[in-house]
Amino acid sequence: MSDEPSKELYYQDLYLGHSNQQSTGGSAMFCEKSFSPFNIPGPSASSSGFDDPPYMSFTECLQGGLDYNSLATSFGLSPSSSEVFSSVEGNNNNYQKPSSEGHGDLGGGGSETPVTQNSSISNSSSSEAGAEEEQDSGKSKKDSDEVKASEEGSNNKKGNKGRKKGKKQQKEPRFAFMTKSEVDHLEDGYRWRKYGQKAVKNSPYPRSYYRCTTQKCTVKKRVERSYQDPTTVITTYEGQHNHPVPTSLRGNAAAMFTPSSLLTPQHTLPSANAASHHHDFFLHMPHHFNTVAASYNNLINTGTNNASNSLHHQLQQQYHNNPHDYGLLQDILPSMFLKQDHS
DNA sequence: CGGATTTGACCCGCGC
DNA sequence: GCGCGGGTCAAATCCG
Repeated sequence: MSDEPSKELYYQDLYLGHSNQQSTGGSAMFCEKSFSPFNIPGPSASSSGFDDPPYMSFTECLQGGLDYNSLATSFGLSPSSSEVFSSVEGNNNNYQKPSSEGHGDLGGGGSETPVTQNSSISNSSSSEAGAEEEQDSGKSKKDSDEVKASEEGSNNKKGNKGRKKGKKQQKEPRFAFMTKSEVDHLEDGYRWRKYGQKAVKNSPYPRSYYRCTTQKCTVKKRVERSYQDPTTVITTYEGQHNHPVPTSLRGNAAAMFTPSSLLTPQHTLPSANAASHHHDFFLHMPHHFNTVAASYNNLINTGTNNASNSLHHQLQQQYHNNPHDYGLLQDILPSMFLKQDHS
């Protein structure tokens, strides 16, 4: 059963939903641009006012905001294709709340979700109130904490963790996806600091909480392993990066897609597992989706305009034995490069 | 020694 | 009101 996992493209089922507690009714969509990594025709989850927006990369989504519904749709998740649950504020008819967990429960999707090759993106654009407020609240949470502490004298050792009282936090848009991976924390191009870990109810696997280490960046991410399918890792991003992707990070997953590595694959990559197998890396792409996008951003930023061609070429070669995978990859990559053409 | 991780305590929202 | 579970904090610890 566990043999040749490399044959699968590791998207899993996906659900889209909002974890917001209350809809303010305001349709202050988080982003003005809709994410269109692929050109997917068909029913769009976001039939709202987004027409022909510029393409944006996955990372941009995280950075600059995006219409998560569009994103989901763009991922090839037609509502009919298994586990797509999408909802918009005040329109959650499609949103099936995953049994108990607020996000990414494998069981979600209604009874025995067969693990197929479907993308797995969970979107909870619980934003509404707007990202800015949120980002502030993230920070002000602590600020108010300190203020409060200083005001009240902060006697309790930990008692004054001044969380926002009576105020709903957690308004950041969320974006979750499931991937098959042996490692919990997937390199995605950003640097994260773990700030907590909790046991997950009904699951032997803990959930880890990470925060982007970049100053003033309030993006968080949760990583947990599905208890139903221990090979599946559920990653949930919350918030948007307000900074560029760190180019050279330790594991330098990002570097894997830098022009140099793309153009000269024979130059070995420092990264251990992925480096040894480009094939593996690409197959694990969903794991590194952020990385791909991040690196793609690097391509753009560095102005390497023919990197895309090279990449396509390489991919074709890499995947000529595996048309299916390549096809899926094509779905992912090309439109990312469209933007490059654009600029 | 500085930064990252671990881990127990605390806060908060929610359901009963 | 209470208990539970999720999320966060921060001191302690680990590690390069």
